[in-house]
Amino acid sequence: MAEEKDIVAGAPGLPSRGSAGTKGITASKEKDFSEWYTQVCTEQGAKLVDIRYNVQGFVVHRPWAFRILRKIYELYEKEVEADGHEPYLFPTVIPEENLLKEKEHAGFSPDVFWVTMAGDEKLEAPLALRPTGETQIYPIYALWIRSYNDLPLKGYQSRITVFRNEKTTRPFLRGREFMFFETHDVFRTHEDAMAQISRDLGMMKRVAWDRLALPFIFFQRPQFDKFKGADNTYAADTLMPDGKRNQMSSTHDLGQRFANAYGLKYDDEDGTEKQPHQTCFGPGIYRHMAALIGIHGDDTGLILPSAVCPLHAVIVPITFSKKPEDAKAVEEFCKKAEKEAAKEFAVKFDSSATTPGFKFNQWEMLGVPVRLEIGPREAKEGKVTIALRAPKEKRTVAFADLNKEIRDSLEKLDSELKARAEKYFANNTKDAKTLKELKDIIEKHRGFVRVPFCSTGMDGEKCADILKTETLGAVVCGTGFENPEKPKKGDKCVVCGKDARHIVYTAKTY
RNA sequence: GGGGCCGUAGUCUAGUCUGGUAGGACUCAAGGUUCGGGACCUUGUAACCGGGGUUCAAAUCCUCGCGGCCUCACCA
Repeated sequence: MAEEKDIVAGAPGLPSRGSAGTKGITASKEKDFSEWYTQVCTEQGAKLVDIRYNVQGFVVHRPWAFRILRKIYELYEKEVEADGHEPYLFPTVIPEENLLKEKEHAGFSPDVFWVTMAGDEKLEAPLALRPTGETQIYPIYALWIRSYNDLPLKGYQSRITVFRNEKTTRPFLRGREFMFFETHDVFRTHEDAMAQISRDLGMMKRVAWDRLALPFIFFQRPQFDKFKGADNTYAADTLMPDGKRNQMSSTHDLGQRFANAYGLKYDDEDGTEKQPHQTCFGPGIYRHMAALIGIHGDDTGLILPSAVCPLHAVIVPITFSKKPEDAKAVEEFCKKAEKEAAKEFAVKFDSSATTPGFKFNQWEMLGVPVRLEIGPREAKEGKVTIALRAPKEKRTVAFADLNKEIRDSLEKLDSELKARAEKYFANNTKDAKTLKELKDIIEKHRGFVRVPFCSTGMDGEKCADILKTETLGAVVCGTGFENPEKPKKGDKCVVCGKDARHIVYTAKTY
């Protein structure tokens, strides 16, 4: 945590006086999630983004949001590097021929932004602003890989990406430019590739669940809903408060399709030339942010887990102009507390010229876990009043115990967030045996609904389409990757009535 | 890509139907009084998204564009 506190020291650009909207958040998360989400993100709330930048789908990331996003990045960067991935930075543009080489599988070329001019001259061949990395990375990997000794080759990129001509845009959920993270791995065998996919799941567990308190299910997507360029797609899905699925990450078993298209091959130890197997893993940094905002937040604003909050604690002084001698003592004690807490935590002494009540609301809106209140009483008695964002509670502790108390408070907040999120997730995962039951649940509660289903192979697509039409939008998310639920004898597909081969999860989706 | 709503100061908004002086609140700035859960008073700064059209006259009507919200569809 030592480096974290340095990042925040000084903290230029942190919100100060009156920088949260004047009215605060007026929408109810429970009753009107869309409006609540918009308010939290913008001027009335935590000012995470400025959507007034005048290009659709491109937003300005303000300091509080950018600091959180950087921390999410850091968590994943540490994980993948510990897993043997090396960082790369590939160019911003991709030549048309690279992009189109695999278009029948990848199929995203209609969504990319094209550069056609340089100055006032037309380019000979258009350049695409990079959407995802496959088509730029694999041709280079093909040059780097000569023998089995070069494998596995594991790399990753953390960067902004630009693509998808989204008609509907929302901060952190749907944008034309967004925070991107992708690993691209090459292995000798399919077993090696599958082992990587399990490790990718492990990383999701350690970051999304352990650190961010975001529950998810790791699905194997149905064949009809996989990434077209992959043999199989696996994805971590969480549930937003409106009951819609938020896909937080995807991992693709790319098989040998891209190896084939881009000429990746290696000489194996037996001297024969072979085609490698590939995987890629993409935790959606933006989608994580949306999940943090939506799942943990309340009608007061954000609630951030300690792992990603730019500040662990804020110190609010309480002084009275009629007693200047007290004010001085309070300020000194605040500085002392700041110095002490800074040994272990990211802490800020908020000495700005507003009232304590304003600061309380301000920092709660921004989701800071711990607030230390220091007034004449505390200064006199050598104590600190410590208030927790969630569960909401306040108590006064001895200065000597300060850091231990903060540590305990952060732990308590993190486990509270996990308990809340887990409860919501469980309460909104239901079972249905018939299409009518499914429709009822989707209509009233949304969330995940488990149903018996005929097939997650291509032959199940027709039923999935009907299911989607009947439920006004629910999709088949797939089957659990770990311990998939098995249909009981006699379970029939909710759509066609044939014997169910799988229990699948369904949900409406972002 | 479809449908609906919308764009007035930094923010939220009145005014638009029925064309004629753009009004309020908050923020911000200054001064003063305050300060243990969004303090108050006084004064001040600050706006009709852009282009074209109709008209004596456009925030208001027409049109094109840009942007936003909701919703459906789409979706590595």
